[in-house]
Amino acid sequence: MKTPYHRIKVMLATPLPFGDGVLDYLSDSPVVTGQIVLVPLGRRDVAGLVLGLVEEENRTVDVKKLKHVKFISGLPALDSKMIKFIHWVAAWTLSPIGGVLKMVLPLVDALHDPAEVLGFVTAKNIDGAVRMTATRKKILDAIADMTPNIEANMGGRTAKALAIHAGVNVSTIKAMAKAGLLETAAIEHEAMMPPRALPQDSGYSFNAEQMAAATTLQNAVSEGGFNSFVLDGVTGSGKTEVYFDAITSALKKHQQAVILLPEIALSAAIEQRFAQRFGAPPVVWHSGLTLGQRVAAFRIIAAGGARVVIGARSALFLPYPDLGLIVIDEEHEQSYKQDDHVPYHARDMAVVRAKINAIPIVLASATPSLETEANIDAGRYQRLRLTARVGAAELPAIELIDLRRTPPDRQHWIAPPLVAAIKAELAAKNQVLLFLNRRGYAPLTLCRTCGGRITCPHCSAWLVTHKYDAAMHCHHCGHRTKFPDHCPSCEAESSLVPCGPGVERLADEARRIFPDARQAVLSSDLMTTPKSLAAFTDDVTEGRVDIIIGTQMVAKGHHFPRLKLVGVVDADLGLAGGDLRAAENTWQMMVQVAGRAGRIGDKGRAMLQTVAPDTPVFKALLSGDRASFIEAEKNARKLAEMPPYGRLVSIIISGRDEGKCAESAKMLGRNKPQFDGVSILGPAPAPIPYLRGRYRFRFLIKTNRSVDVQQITRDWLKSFNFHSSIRCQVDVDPYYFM
DNA sequence: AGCACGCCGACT
DNA sequence: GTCGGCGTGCTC
Repeated sequence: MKTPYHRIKVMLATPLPFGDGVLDYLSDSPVVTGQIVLVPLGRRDVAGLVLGLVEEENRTVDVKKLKHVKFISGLPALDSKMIKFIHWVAAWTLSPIGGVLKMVLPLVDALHDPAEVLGFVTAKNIDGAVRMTATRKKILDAIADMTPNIEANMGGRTAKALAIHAGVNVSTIKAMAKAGLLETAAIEHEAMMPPRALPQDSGYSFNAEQMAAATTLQNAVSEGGFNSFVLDGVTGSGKTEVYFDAITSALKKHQQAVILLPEIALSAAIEQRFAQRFGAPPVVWHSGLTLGQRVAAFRIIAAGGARVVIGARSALFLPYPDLGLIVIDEEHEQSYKQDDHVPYHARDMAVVRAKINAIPIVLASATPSLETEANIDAGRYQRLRLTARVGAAELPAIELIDLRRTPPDRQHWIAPPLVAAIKAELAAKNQVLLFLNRRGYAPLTLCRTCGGRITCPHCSAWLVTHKYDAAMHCHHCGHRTKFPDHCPSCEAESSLVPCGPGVERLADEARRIFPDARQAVLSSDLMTTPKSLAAFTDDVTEGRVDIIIGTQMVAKGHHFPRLKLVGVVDADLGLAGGDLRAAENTWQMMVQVAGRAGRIGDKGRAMLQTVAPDTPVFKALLSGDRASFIEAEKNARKLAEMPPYGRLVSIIISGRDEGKCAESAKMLGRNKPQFDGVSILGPAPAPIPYLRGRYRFRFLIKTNRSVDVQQITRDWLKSFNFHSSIRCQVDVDPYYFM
């Protein structure tokens, strides 16, 4: 008799470096394409996606080797659009498809059946003699209130939820259960779903521009179909309220919407605004969630119970069953491009997902990226402009401080004109922000005796001195050591001199110059929990702080109504290093940080300290002429055939043995493909030649836009067999030149 | 990629 | 005497 099983193809959610990421399994019941299953691989279980039956001619693997899939419940199958998206991203990023699927199904734990959670319901048979108090009555009312199907007496609620709803103590519930008034019941899925966000029209009175933008977006969402919009509006122009209107339209269609944010730190503020508007908090997705929270969020999202998700870039890949709208807030942020296992740009991949799903996408920014500007020029994106600041606050006036003409004293970094301006603002009881995009106390530490610099043992990088934990940190690999009392190379005692400023040192200086001012420092080292961040924000908004000192963390999303003056301590910082996007990023960062000042009432000031005030980006900031600046940048990139007018792929060959690694890189270099419109630089030591204990060599493939750079890269690397100790990382459209 | 097995160096 | 470094081999 024939064995009643099906032989099926399953795509695994793990980046298998062999084959095409698809393995054969057995199933004893029929399966559906797109179905999510759990499969054994070696001695672990991984998530998998059913692709279909294995055809007769492809049954190459001995059936005795095949293992059985494990079925899971409560998660709908992925649709063909999602599968297409997964394939597309893998092909674009030149990554194993399993790595992409892992971003869609990031938690094996979430695929196991959730443990049954017991809650409470009113007991069916209540002994008439049981004492009924006002408190106990409140609980019974709460149950009636919170249970949709009270007649069926189904779907228990947790003791905690009931206690909160009824405004009584949890112990009351326990006592009631003991007395026989309540009994336990399994909590159903629906009851574990978050409260639903309801479509809600804006309570705001929009100006004509906002109204026009909101209407355009609402129509686009209602009608469906792919469409990309750029919501181009200055800080405080009401972008959020406008795209909330678009979300309303998605909710009306019973579709989901996802909002991506560049920083988790931003989410608290927007969550709050969202809850105010829609009457329910959004489901959030970011790396700060605990495992339990992630599992819960994932199941809710995959089951379609999350109407709106606010998340970090990784939220883009979650399996929303019926996505109706994608919003990318702060579209220009570089952090959307990061190297996880799969290096991808969330904004660009989001546009692809929108295209495949045939839904609109909104890219919001006060300073759209050059890539986005180029897409607007090419007619691919439609710009919606918001020019007026809500509440009539004006953008701050930008001034430059020439550090060559009015330098600060030795070992000081706040120049006299800025000191004077700060003094004036403090005297007027206004808040001041000092911005320095550099964590720690000092970026470099020298030995006075031997002249050596203290470097990381695992990287070619200086160790950054941090005072808050009296340690030296490597900002590349996370290596940490206690601040040494003698020089690690020459053993000289008390010979180490910290050089240059970080925010911590800047805070010291400010404390010395303005001893009476109350200060608060914001950097990712000091502000590690949402709670501490909230405390910081409260202190600032309620006026318990005079001087705010911070890294880029302060530049993002915060609203400081009392802030009048922003001082940028080192505006040149982002321009060093010859990055392709250096000028553009400096523009964005300066506009963003300057925008923190003067948000209500009268105009604020922003003072930028620089040694090169004649640099085009500073001249443009001074005159506020964004259009000319963008035009000049575009022309420079066009001339150099650099992105967005050319294409780049970076290939990094790394290994623990420098010689072997160099040899591998050289071998690869000997087989460089040669085509028209393609130039390949390298192998050369990578910008960080030694990182996390590995030596690194880099190739840079530069092509014009008409060339299929993925094809060329794939073909080149395909023929090459690297030794297992050598790693080869491919980055399509690199942003960080590490 | 994980994860195990397997073989050589410095410590509870 | 063990813990632990990473080389190498396999996963339907």
